[in-house]
Amino acid sequence: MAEKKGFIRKTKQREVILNVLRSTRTHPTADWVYQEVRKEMPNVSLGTIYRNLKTLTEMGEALELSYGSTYSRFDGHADNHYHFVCEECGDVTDLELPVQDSLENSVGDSIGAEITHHRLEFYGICNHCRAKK
Amino acid sequence: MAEKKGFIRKTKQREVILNVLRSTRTHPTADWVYQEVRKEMPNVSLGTIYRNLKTLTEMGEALELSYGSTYSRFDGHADNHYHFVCEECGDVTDLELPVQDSLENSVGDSIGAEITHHRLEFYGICNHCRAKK
DNA sequence: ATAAATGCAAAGCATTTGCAACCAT
DNA sequence: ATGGTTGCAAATGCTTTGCATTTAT
Repeated sequence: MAEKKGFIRKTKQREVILNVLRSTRTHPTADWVYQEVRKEMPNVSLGTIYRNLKTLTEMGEALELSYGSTYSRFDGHADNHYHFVCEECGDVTDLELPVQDSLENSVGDSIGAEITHHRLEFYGICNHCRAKK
Repeated sequence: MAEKKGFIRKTKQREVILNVLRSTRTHPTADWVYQEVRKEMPNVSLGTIYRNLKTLTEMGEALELSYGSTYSRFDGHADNHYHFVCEECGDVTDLELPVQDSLENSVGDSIGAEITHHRLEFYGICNHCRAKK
């Protein structure tokens, strides 16, 4: 069940987690973040990582990306942008493609819903994996 | 590890599963499919559902949709189309928006990758959930 | 003071798998 | 015959949670 909190406190842990998230352009898993944060705070627990990743996502400071049924990846750069996902190695790359916010209006109008954001992802084989074959 | 199969056999189970998937425009979970298939084949196992859902996805007969870190949803209509996801109730709706395949070429060219497909999803609050508030 | 946040460890739970029996080709 | 497929159940493994303790405000 979702806890209801009246306010959110600043904590060293969340700060470090956000810094770690922002320090990379890869799209790390919770465990990768955990390993990184541990270098600076050897006692953090995985639970804290998950709780803060969730909080940061709700705060709009991070994005949770889900592909397939394994684990989630997180993105500390929350300004909308599109991704390319390699179906071979699972790598996620940011794309330069301009974001088309106008799409949100037309979709919102057509189904009468309030659109908060959209995601566009491309799937395929990255050139690194193609070279291996 | 992925099993390597020389060929794929036709089975009654897979046929029923695909029919169930195609019978709806909702985007069911593996468990929903399981319950439906059971009505016709009381002895199917959940494992078979999962294995076939995976096989069908690999065959290009179905799509696996992942939102958040809970469970996957499946779509038996594999021709590309876009979705609207309600962040309140989790409902997934098909959109009429025309599919822009041309995007794939420009992305493919810019990052030198081979694009197989793309996905575009809009998130927000559906009007059903908005009315409730 | 007071409630949010943490660490630890124990669940939770969707999905995967090993295996013997079974069945499509 | 051959090896893909199934049902069953046990095992995986990512993520969530309960609880006593710490800590931000």
